[in-house]
Amino acid sequence: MPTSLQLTTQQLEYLVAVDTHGTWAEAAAALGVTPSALSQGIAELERRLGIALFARDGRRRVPTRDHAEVLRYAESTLAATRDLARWLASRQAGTTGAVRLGMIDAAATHHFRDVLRRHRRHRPDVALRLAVGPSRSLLDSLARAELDVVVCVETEELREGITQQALLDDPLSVLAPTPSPSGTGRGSCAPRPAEWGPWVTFPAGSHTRELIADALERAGARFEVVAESHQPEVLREMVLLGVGWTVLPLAGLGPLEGLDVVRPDLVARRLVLARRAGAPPDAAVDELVAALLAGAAE
Amino acid sequence: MPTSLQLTTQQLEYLVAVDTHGTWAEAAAALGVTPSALSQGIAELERRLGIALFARDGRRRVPTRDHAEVLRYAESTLAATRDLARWLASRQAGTTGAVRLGMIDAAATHHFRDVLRRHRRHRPDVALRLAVGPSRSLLDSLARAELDVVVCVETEELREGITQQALLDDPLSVLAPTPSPSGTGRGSCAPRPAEWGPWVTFPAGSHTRELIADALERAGARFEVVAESHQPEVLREMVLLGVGWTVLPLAGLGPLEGLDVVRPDLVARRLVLARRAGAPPDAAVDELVAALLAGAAE
DNA sequence: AACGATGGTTCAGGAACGCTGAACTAATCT
DNA sequence: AGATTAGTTCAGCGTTCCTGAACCATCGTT
Repeated sequence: MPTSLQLTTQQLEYLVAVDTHGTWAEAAAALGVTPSALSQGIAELERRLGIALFARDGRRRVPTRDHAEVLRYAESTLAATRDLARWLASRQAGTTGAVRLGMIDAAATHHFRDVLRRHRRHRPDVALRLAVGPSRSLLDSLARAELDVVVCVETEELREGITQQALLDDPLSVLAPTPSPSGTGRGSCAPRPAEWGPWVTFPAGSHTRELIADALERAGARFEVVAESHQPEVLREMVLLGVGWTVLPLAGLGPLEGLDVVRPDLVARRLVLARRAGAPPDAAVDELVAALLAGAAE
Repeated sequence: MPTSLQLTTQQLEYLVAVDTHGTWAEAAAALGVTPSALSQGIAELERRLGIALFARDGRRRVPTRDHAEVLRYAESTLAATRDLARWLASRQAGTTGAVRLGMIDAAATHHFRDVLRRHRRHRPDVALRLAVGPSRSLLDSLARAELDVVVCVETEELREGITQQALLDDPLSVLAPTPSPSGTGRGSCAPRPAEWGPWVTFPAGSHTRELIADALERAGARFEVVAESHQPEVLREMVLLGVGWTVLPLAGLGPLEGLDVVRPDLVARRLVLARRAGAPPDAAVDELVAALLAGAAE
């Protein structure tokens, strides 16, 4: 009972390229083929699947409802294929290969700084490529098989094909600018949550921001956001400038002068280690994972 | 950064065909293709991957070490492709489609007999295809996307891409042939475990057999097997014929005359509902799953 | 030892596929 | 209206993949 569905990685590549780039011409350029080839390729894919993936709207093509499911298939299959390609490359080179690690800011600059340094010294032959960014984009890259391991904030809804294991809990504290000595009228006692804010924090969509919004809500504070940045340092500077308050991990934040810790440990975010479930075995990756787990247990 | 690995479902199909059939000629026939095409196809695949998948040994080809990893990829990709093909078919037909359900013997004939009957009456439009067999082969079929849902014995090491949820616990009891009234010298009191056996039970490799072997070991009995069958009814008959003892679920076994329940509830096997993680959504399957879960809770 | 059967490969030739470049259509911008 | 942009269609050509036939090597048989 054969599949009777003849597909090519090429065609799947076309599909996701069209999806990720705003325009087909752009996608074609990214693939290194002419728009003609892309158009014909997608048409051929539609023919083989027996369904329309794109409808015509003016001179633009808009994905149909069916498109989503096929795209899901294409993306997961291509991720697996990239994994295989990577495994083949390392097999052929015979080297221990490279490890592509993704980390959120605090993990790279504080929690696992020493682990990385030690690991680098211990295994100078392993090319370690480190990508720092917000959890969501790291997990996207991981799913796309562009990264091998990711250290990020725990996510409630876990994704298809991604496994997580807990590393450590990272407590977040409420920080306000230190009130000027010759008072603003605000008393010397800590303000009640209802008087907290406004806030500078991570951009919408950030896992940590969701945690913070939730915790502030529960504490009885309003969550009005007046400025955003993915970088903790930038948030700190904004607080120092008096733009607003923030919620950050104290660990690795640097000197606290000019800052008032209004509520330590408002909430903790759990850092987890995420990997792709279907990935082929890789000794270099396993070793790094072991080092990270050991480092977290310290 | 394209995959730079141009593969075809066709080539993967070739690879698994070669793996599942004893000889390449046979595999080629199963694929509906000449041996020549298969040979060239595999050669082309090896060329694209850049590694040898098969070594020559006499006139036979034996898989290399690398072969296993590529096969894993091929099988999981093909499973996903079959899922997509199935989804496409149901989408095109517009019907609610068919549901392919796998069950172990006891689940089909006893625990979920009424659930299936009710579901069939309730949804006569859904073509329900039922496959009964041992857990392991059902899970294999499930992984190959030949089945949509499986009810089987819980397995400790869970497979890649398969999710399980508990349904119910099925207690197993030790059964012996009733001793003839004019005694064999054995006393009327229950024998000690050390005197149990020998056994007729499920074939080696069966999940339930492993459970039984383990439980008997712990109870202090020797586990000498003198006859095997996958069918509970056959095992019961063997006990009645005096071939040996067995361990079976009493539920749904029929009349117990001629049988001696030496130890009820020796151990329980947990029945679980297994599905493929990556499968596209299917309303007909979801409804059946709901019915099974509800039936288990009753 | 010789011979045939078996398992797999190689080598033409031909069909199908996929790409490029150019001509083309249609919506959008100015 | 005219230029521009987005995507398609078409002819032509190189590549891929299949069949059928010839071929090679190994294993069994008598």
